[in-house]
Amino acid sequence: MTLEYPDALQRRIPEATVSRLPLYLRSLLDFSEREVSTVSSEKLAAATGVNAAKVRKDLSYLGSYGTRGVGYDVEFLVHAISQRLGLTRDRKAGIAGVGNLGRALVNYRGFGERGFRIAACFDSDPLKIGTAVNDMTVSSIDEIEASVCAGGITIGIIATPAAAAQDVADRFVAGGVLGILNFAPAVLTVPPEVTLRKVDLSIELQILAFYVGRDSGLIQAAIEAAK
Amino acid sequence: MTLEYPDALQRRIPEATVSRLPLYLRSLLDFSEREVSTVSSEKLAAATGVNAAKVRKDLSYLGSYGTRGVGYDVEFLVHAISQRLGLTRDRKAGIAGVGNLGRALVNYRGFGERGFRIAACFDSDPLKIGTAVNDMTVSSIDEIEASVCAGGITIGIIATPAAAAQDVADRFVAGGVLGILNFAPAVLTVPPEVTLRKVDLSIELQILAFYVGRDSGLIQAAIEAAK
DNA sequence: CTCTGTGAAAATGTTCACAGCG
DNA sequence: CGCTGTGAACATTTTCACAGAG
Repeated sequence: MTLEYPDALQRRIPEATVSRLPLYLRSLLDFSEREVSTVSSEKLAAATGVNAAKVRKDLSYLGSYGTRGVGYDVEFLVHAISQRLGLTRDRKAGIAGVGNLGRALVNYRGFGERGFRIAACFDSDPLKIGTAVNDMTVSSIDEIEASVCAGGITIGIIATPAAAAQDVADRFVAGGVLGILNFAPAVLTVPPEVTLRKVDLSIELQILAFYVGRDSGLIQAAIEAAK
Repeated sequence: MTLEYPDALQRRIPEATVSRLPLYLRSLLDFSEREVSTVSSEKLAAATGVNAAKVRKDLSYLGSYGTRGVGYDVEFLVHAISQRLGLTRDRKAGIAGVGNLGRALVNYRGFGERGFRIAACFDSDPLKIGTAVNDMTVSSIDEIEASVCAGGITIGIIATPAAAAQDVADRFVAGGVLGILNFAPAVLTVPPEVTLRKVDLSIELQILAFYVGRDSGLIQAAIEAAK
């Protein structure tokens, strides 16, 4: 499925680890701002809500960058993680759909600050096209292909209703994006060379409902059993 | 860590399965709307982007509800999954922070339609307090405890800036919520009886960046190797 | 003596492959 | 026959526990 990486170049980082690196990065940036120069795996664990052994194993995939008896150098780690996540080069993203969610994403501090720049936004609503969002002019959905291609946009963000999502994805792909982040509650099909991730807000709430329901059931059961 | 569930009551459903149930549910609702009465694991797999063996194993945790040679009854499964996710009782949620993201969540079709009702919203900005969002009046953050308690709200959604998130969480907990869904980029502490889930928009983008970066590197390497 | 780095064990999750029901 | 349900094989992830560097 995946091509083999030339082994000398860099060790393969497990998926589970990759998904935690941004978490560590954020905490490390906090430490850095508070002028903390060194952290132990224990401290980083406390700050991120991950356990210490996992932190050490995760960081070990980046290389042996810690000092025994001391911990990790904050600045060094910030750099190493940013590097590995590919946040050092600055990436342009385009966003389709400037409803509430789209606007929330455009204004999201976290995006702009970490090597991402929202360089274009698109909508199908004639009333929105031509208006400004965060000092960007909203373009028509039809212009995605040309705009992505001409503007060197490598990432497409989809924040449209589900019905429009596949069309938008096809346009992003035609324009040549390398990755798509999909917020629409729809299953998309893209060619294998394009990386696709999805975030589904209502699914998260439903998962929460399961655990909430179960736990209150559990408590009921426990009360019952205690009688 | 977790209490043992009385075995007769219901089989324990693995976490990975729970996180896919809402996905199946959505597809099943689509089938239902299109008046499809029966689906095979293969069909459901295609519609959700999960593989068929996984679909069958997941559904088997709910019970043996399929018919061999035929498939699963759509309506029956919809009911069974809704039941297990605890979506049959109607739940009230409160939302703190009515910036762009908060408003996007309030208006999110997916929330209202599946047994959730956003029953209250809160903000700290005096300019927003008293205004209406989706025919709800925005209340002050200070009123969370009382409002949650009096209104029977069981779920708190946090869409505030990171700095306010822990305070809001404490208030939700004091008011008696059973679960919290956190969109703020902050690590929260809540008592163990409160279920906590988080969604971090910028982290998803960073994870995407990793795979995008790696794959374009891969392509480079492949070109190199082919020479 | 502290804290990393890591093998090895345990737990969790995924895929295979096929027996057997309808 | 077609398609579910599920043991058993395989893969990934987490946790443990400790040797050894500083």
